[in-house]
Amino acid sequence: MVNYSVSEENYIKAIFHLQQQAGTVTTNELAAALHTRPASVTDMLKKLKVKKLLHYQPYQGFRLSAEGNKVALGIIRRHRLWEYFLSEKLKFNWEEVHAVAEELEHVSSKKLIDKLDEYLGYPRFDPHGDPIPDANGKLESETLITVADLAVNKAAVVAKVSSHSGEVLELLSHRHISIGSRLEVKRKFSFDNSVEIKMGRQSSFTISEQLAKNIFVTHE
Amino acid sequence: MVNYSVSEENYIKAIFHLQQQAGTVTTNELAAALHTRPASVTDMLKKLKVKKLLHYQPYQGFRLSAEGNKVALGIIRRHRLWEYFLSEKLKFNWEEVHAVAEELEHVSSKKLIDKLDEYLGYPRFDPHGDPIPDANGKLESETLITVADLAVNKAAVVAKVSSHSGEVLELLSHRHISIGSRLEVKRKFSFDNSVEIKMGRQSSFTISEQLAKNIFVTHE
DNA sequence: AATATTTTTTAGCTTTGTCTAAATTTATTT
DNA sequence: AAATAAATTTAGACAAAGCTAAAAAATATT
Repeated sequence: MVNYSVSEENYIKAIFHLQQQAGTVTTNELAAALHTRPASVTDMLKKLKVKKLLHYQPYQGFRLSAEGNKVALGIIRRHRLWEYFLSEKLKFNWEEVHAVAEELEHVSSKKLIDKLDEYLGYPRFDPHGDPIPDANGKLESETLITVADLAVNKAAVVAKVSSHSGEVLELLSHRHISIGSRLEVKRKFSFDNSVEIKMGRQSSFTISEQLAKNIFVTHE
Repeated sequence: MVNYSVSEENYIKAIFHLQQQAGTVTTNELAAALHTRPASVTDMLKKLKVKKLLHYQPYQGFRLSAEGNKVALGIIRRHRLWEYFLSEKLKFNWEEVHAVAEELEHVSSKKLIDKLDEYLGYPRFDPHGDPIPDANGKLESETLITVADLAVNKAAVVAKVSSHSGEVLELLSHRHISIGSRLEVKRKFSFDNSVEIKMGRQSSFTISEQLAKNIFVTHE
């Protein structure tokens, strides 16, 4: 087991997430995601290539190698276990866990993480509904649909939220929407694709298309 | 609240511990403690002085300023709370907690530490028996004596172990001596100052002066 | 197809924290 | 009190990770 610097780990994790979208990642994309400059990204790409974590040809975009993916899943495992711990045990709010987990994830003791996993009871999903890779880096996958795609009058359970930005989480928490919330689509407005939903005994309310596309649910 | 680098924190912590002994610290001492070179120490001393964490005149030795002490106690608080967590909740062994806490202590979120403290039930001592500074940096102090100073036939309880080196911990664990163990001094041999002690129902055994001086106890 | 624009890379500089080797200061011997 | 030894600091280099400005490659536009 090799150890990577905090900086290398942040790059690896960001590439992993970006390549989920399009399969391959560009220099500018990554620079934006990491709030850094394209030139700095190029520098790091060369280092990660030498370490065989990356498939990369200058000017051609890049993606993680098999080994790179394995490293990324290790980091994500640590991140999500800490998020679970912070939320479940220390009673942090939803929107606070991410920033702290971002720091804790770089503590790399394998034994620490495996014991933490055991202590937490081998949770399968973090507080945002994202699956937690197991000790072998295996990731549970589920077919989820967004509220935007949910049929009218269908009930569903919130399983995941795709964006972890403070703004989204603030809005969700204002609406009392969290992982596990049961909701039902009452109406869809084709003008702006906004969606009227109802939760429990509350009166129904409307959410934007943008938000609806960020709330993932499983059919009941 | 300013933030300090991992390296700065390690220097501050090491200086704090070293100055407990003699009041003031030398360049070579600190270099040895940090497994680094005296020249590197001098470089860092200059930086810490600029940040007003250190009283330092070239060639004259140095010690932490009031502010430096405050920072050190914050780091020690984090370290000892994590040690307690690892030992108490994750069931790490005595001798394993230190190395992992060494990494966790640099995660600096104040909220994280205060919530962890609350979750753990505001423990006053870490697994080695060292007091944990409170949220204001206040440190409980007790007057402890070593087994070497304990009178014959006096019973006492192990409260603290001064050295955290693997060798000492290995020896203690072999003897089944841990924080809270009750023991009684049976005899002292003036030839080499070794001490015969008895614990519970076990037959008595002899420990070296060196070890006896590293085991701190409170009178019963 | 030639030009313009965008993206990416290169070149060269900065900071942090480390190192070695040499110089300097302090302490110890004789 | 010199001379020697030990401790400390300075000078100069290096690696990691970032930056700006300029060059080069790929894409888009006319």
